Order: sequence, then C-alpha cells, then structure tokens
Amino acid sequence: MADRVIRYRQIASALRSRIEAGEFGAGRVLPSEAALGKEFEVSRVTVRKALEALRDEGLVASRQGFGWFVAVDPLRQSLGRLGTIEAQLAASDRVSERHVLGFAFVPTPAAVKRHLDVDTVLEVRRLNRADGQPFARVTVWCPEHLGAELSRAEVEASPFYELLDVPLGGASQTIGAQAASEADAELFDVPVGSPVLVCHRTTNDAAGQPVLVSEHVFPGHLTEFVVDLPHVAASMAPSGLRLVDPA
Amino acid sequence: MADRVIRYRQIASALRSRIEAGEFGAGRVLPSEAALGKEFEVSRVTVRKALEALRDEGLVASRQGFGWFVAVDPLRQSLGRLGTIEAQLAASDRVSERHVLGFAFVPTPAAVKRHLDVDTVLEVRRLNRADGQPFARVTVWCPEHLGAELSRAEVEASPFYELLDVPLGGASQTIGAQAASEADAELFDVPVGSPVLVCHRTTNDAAGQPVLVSEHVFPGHLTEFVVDLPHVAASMAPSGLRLVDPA
DNA sequence: TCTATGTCAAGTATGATACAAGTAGGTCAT
DNA sequence: ATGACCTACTTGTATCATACTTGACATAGA
Repeated sequence: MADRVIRYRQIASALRSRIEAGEFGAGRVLPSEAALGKEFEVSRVTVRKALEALRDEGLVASRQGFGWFVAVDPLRQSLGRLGTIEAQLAASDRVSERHVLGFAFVPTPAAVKRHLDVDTVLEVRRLNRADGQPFARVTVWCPEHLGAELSRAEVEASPFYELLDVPLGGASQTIGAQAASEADAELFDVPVGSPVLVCHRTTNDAAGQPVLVSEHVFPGHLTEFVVDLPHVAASMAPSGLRLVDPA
Repeated sequence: MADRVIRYRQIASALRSRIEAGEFGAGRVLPSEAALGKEFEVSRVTVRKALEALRDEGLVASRQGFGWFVAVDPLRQSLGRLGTIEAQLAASDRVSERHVLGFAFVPTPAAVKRHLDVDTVLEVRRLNRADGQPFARVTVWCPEHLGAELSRAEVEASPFYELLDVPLGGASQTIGAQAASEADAELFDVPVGSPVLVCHRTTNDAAGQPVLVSEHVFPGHLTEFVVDLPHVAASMAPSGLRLVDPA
C-alpha cells in the first residue's frame, strides 16, 4: 500500500531546508503564497498550511499585505549581530529572575546629575539571577516625573524600558574592569577585589535628551562582551577603547 | 528561485555600502532624491523610504531645502561610533610607543588553533605605552605564510594591519574582566590580581576566513570601552553581554 | 481530513502628482 | 558693500491610483 503523503508537510519540510540553507537571507522576503503554490504545483491553501506550520516553529513570520519573511531579531542585525543575554538564557534553558533590592526616590547623586539635570530621581537597584546564580547588579536612575507612576512590583516584573512612556533613542555606555566592592563581592559570592565588569550607560529619548542613567556590574568570571565588527579599524587596539582620565 | 525583493530595502542597502565605502565624504551631500530616483529607476517615494531607513540607522540626516548628507564618519558609525585609542592619544598630546617583547615562530597554541588551522604561527608580543606608562599588552598570532615576510623592526614601527598584504574584512572580539597575572602585574606596575580588561579577537580577511588571532590586555584602572548605540535594545542589559561557559 | 478553487477584505509597496516650506545663489536697486 | 528680491532646487507632506500580498471564509471533491 502506498504511504499517504501529506503534501503540506512535505512542502513545509522543503521550505525549512531552504530557509536553513540561507536561501532567503535574513530579513528577506519569501516568494508569495501564490508563487510558491505555482512552484510546488499546489493550491494557495496548502502552501499556507505549510507556512503556518513553519510559523508555529518560529522560523518564519508574516505581515498582511507584505508577505512571509524569515524571522530574525532585527535588533541583533543593527547592533552588529549582538546577542542579548535574555536570548542566551532562554536558549540555554536557564531560569532568569529579577530581584528588586531597592526602590526609592533620592536626591540625585552627583555622578548622575552630570547627565540628568533634576534634583530628585527614582533609584531602582536590582539583582539578576540565572539559575539562582547572581550574574548582574543593575542600578537605574530615572527622573522623578518619569518614575512617579512606577511601582515596585512593576519594576520587578518587567524590563525597565517597557514601563516608560517615553520613546527611546540611542544610548552611550562605557565598559570597564574594576575590583569588586565588599557589597558586590557578597552579592556575587566572590572574594573582595575580584575583577568585575562595570558598565555605565546613559539612555536618551528620541530627541537625544538623556532620560535614564544606569550602572551594571557583572562578575568577571561569569560574563564577557561579544562584539562583531563588520569592518576592521585601522588600529590594532580594539575599537572603542580609551584611556580613563586619571582624575 | 529568485526571492522577492523589496526595492527600497535593496536601494537602502546599496546606498549603505556606498556610504560606508566613503563615496560620499562625511558631511558632504548626497545626490538629491530626484537624482537617486533616476539613477535607480524608481520613484522619489521609494528613494525616500530607503533614505528614511538609513536615517533610522543614524547613517544619514537631512535638512529641508538642503538635502541629505552623511551623518558622521561612516566607518566609525558602522562600528558604533567608536574612537580609536591612537586618535585619543594624538588628540591629547601624549606620546605613544610600541615595544616588541617577543617575535618568534612557534607551534600553534591550542586556543589559537581553534581559529587558525595551521601548525606554525608567528607570535608577536608587544607592549604599548602612553607617555611612558604601559597601558596595553598585545599578542598577535598570524599564520606562518603571512608572517614570513615580516621583520621585527617592521612590527615595532608600524601597526600590524598595515604590514599584512591581505585585504581584511570584519572581526569578532570578546571583552572580559580578569585578574592580572604575575607577569602582567609587573608589566603594568599594579598588584597581582588587579582587574584587567582582556580582549580576544579574531580578524578575518575579505572572504571571512580568519587570518589573525590576538589577545589584548589592559589595566582596568587606566582603560575603558566606550560604545555608542544608535538604537536602544529591548533589554536593560548592555548589548553583547553574554555569560561565560563555566567550563 | 486533506486538498482545490474561488471570493472578499485589509494591508503594503510603488508610482504619479501636487503643493508647502526651507536653502542657496544670483540679480538689482540703493 | 548691502539689503531686498527673485529664481531654481531641495526636502516634507499629502493626495490618489494600481498592483500585489496575506487573512479569512465558503464550497466542493477525493
């Protein structure tokens, strides 16, 4: 007896190989349902079922009136194919948690005031864990008028960026190596003085005005930055390195 | 099969390459929308969509009645507007020196062999100083056949990239924080175990094949990385951070 | 249940055109 | 030389039209 062939599964499989082979570049658009139907000599409905199966796998996505396209994280593209730590955590089946250490309106610290010209800021201190292991301590300062509507529970549940009612633009950050303070050493369960990666970031709104200042501390033995550079700089030193003003 | 092409994306891509190739110098004006439309044989609307996409990337900007112009130095832009350390040194009137610590053909170290599949490599170890103060130790490994024509004197006098007779493409690097080894502590005149920034980089040729592997070590109290992100990531964590495999 | 065919609605890309508004450069009277 | 004015060209914005796409559904055959 001949095996019953489910055509749309066959087509889904064929498309899957072609997508994974990179035949349709990242972000590029697949042929239309009609064109695919013609190529495989099946109806549009069948092509659709195949594509919808691939969508369930997260391989492709569609927009009405536009077409089907290979699903990629567009952000990675524009940042030089950088992965976010959340994606890595999700991919490796590790459990990610956020714990709020502090949530208070405070007089603007001097270091923050250089970027945010307000007198009072909301200071949120959080600890991030992966599988229970602390891997990041983050402090975010945001102007009082922006933080007024935020609650401690919201901050614990959602990324900060999603909570703000302000369209964000670019950001600028520095990455340095420092010795772990006593408090951080305890948080990360490492000896005092261990190397930690410290990032200072200012995030701007769409108009370029700073709206968020944050400090990120990562234990050096657990974390590193990855940067893909599309072009090579005319320098042997890694791009972006600069000497710290020894002030 | 030819996949579908969204024309304005194609045009944006074409313009991006031309801008990054420096065809339109920084600050110079691009051809008018009408002229570009004629060149690509599309309507002004389509050209506009392409240009607006590039504007979203921060690559170009426009003024009404004036025209479109390259927003910033395109090479740096594509790297995230990073400055090189040489430029900073030159700007601050500091004297930069290179000192070659080692120059030898050696059996390929295991860590290097993962990227360069050759048995023998040229290993060059250098110390960089700014105003006499050591601020970087760099080790470069390059395949024997590329390093055969290099002399110790050349390496001391010129940046590595200028000496190689190979067109270079992109690079990938990691940035991490580690504790200074005994040797590095002595070089940088810091206590053993002080935090240092460590970069591992593989540089590819134009075809994407790795041709150089290098390690860069910087004392943490003297150096930091600066990254300007044109867009903000949907994550509070700095882009590119990843957890180190605790192997 | 899978497939083929058809139909309609809604969304998108593109083109053609028009007009408002800003800029650069020239002309001309003073 | 200077200021007023005009002109040509630019981007910004808004129409309308067309062709093509997905989304959703109905109907029918195997």
